[in-house]
Amino acid sequence: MELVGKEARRVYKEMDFFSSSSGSDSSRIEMKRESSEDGQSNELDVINIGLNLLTTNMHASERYKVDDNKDGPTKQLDMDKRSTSNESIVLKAELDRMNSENNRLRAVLDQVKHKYYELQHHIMTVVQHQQISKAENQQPHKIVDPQSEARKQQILSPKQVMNLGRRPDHNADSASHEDEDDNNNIQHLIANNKVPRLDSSYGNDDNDESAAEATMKKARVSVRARSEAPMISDGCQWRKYGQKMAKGNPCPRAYYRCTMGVGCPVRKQVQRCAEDRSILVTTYEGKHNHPLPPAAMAMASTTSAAATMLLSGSSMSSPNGQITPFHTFAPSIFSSSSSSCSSSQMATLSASAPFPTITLDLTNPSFNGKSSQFKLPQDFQLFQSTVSNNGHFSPGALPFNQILSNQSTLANNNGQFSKEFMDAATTAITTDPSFSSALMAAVASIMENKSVPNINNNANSEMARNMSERSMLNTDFVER
DNA sequence: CGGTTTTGACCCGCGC
DNA sequence: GCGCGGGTCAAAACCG
Repeated sequence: MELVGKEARRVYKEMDFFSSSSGSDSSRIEMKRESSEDGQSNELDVINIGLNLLTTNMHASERYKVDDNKDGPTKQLDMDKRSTSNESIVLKAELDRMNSENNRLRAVLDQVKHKYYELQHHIMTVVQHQQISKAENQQPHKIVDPQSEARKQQILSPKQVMNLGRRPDHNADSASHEDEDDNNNIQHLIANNKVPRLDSSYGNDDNDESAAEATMKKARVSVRARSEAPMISDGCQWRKYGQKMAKGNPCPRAYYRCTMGVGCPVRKQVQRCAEDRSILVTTYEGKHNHPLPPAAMAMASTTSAAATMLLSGSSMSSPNGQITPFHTFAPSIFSSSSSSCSSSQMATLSASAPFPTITLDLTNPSFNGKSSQFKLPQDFQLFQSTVSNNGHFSPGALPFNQILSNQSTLANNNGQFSKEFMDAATTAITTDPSFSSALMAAVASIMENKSVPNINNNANSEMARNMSERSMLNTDFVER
């Protein structure tokens, strides 16, 4: 929608330039009023205004055509009368046509919007029901004592799950193997539906929503990014409420609370990586209970989607019921161990954190602005060719994905991106104050099996250059 | 003056 | 039960 709006605004600009000579100012004034009333002007209205302008301009050009007659004075008079009559008929017909076209477009837009929200709602419901039925199959009775019940049913407690694959005497030498073990164990657990629920109230149908929220609050999404600034800008407002020295890290950990909404439960921790202090680790927890500005949407959607994915192994399942290992469709996305400062990974599931944590690693060299290679689109391509037909995709509006999903209509016959697409993508990227957020939104969409149109390699590299130029990580940091 | 940051105290869960 | 570590609270300090 946003992209449509931007495109509409661009068309409007062009038409505005064109119409400046024909003197149709009313629509322009209307447009300006619209924009000043609300920063997020209605895209539909923008399109309508654009169409109105187009109509006006067509009328003007028709008038110029008629004025081209250069006959004698009397003949000219007759011609003028006749042409005026013809002109009004033509204009009326044209106006009717444009109006009906306008209405039709409006209806289509409404329909698309409606279907989008309907689908989004449906998916959320399906995901929730999947989680519920799965847990009910595993745990027919409500667990009174999670730890003892887990032992009885050989279902692992969260801590146990987190400790799986971790040797008691782990040391530096075994780190890489340990990573493999973690990964295998997590995948094994998910494949066997043994990833436990974290809240004891789970399974109570009356309390699904609160249970989901409580679960969501436990899940964490960690973002690793190279930055010299004290905090990455994610579009939200935060208030620091504490700072502690964490064990095993000389750098203090700062605790922030979201202050955009009253009583918003979202919190985040910011800490530098002990091994590489240029890496800033930001860990998000919770779900916003208030509307978010566009700049904050990407990060919020990402963390929410990643947390949902983390807590439901179901999103990774294929239609035949088998579990697709994460690395099958995004080999560079999933590996394990967030504790190591490996820069070769993009996203990890932590097996050592006290809470289930998914780590999005943006310190990968292929994400470095200096690199000529941009790995993500290839992952999209791989992902698309592997799992695009399994029917899973995540709800939520992610700007980066909007660009990608609109690509099909903006690419030429060779599958290459048109200038319009690149402009739109560039605009979207530059207007988003947190590019890392958009990037992570894309990552999250991969992890949620989002269907993404195929992307041409040339376009990939072009896009990569565009993105690289704009710095892979957001450098618009908050000064405190 | 109101909002934010700092920082020591406190709480709580977990392992021994 | 005790100690440890992570997380939070809240009073004081700071800042625009």
